[in-house]
Amino acid sequence: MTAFTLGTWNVNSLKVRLPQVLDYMANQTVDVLCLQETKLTDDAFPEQAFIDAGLHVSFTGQKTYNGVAIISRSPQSDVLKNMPHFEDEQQRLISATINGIRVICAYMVNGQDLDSDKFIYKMNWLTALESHLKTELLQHDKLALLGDFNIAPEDCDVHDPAKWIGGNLVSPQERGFFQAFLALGLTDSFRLFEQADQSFSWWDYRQMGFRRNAGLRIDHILLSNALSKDCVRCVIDKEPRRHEQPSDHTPVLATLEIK
DNA sequence: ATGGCAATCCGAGATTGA
Repeated sequence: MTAFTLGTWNVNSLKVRLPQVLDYMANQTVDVLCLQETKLTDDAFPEQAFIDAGLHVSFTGQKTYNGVAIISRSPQSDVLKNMPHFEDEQQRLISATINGIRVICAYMVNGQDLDSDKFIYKMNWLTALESHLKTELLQHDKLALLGDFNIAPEDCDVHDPAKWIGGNLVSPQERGFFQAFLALGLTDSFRLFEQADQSFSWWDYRQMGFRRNAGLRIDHILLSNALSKDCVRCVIDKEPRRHEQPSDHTPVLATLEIK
């Protein structure tokens, strides 16, 4: 039996957080780490820093916004950027096969407000993802979808549900997509295990959100049945959020025991 | 109720995030 840990972390600028990410890979037992909001064009991506650390990396990015990457200890194959059937200039999805696992790293759309054009884009993007996942699941028994979903699936994933009711990140439309992903045969690995109440993965920088634990659980690791049966642990690692100059998100980790 | 923080960019205040 060997332990294999998958992680996801919205770093809110890899330029700023590169030392923290390298440190995390050096000090933690994470085998695959999915990053979101790298905010770097591909020519500016610090690929060599990861290679020098003995790591494998794939990435797709753009200026200022979005951008995703997958870092791994083992080699990656069949790297796919974006979704083949969804034209999108925003760089929000990257997939790679690592140790026989299809890893899909997603930075899902924020949506801003239910009345906004961005919310329409969010609905379209999620529709495309659902369709894309169906295709990927046909080809890959072992599939993990990790990332910043920008969806808090249940009221217990929200620090103050009454204040957020019906709004962006918690609307029935968005939660419907989360349930649709589960209906494809994926499992929310965090909810496989007993967890503390008020467990969150993101806290607002403002008003001491982290200290007040005024947060949301919007970063998730969904596993196909072939993986969830071997999942022995899923945790939110709050340590990086306590660092100097932290991202507003903190890593979520899922560990598999592979025979 | 509003804005509050952080990161980005043709470089000061606007935009975005969640």
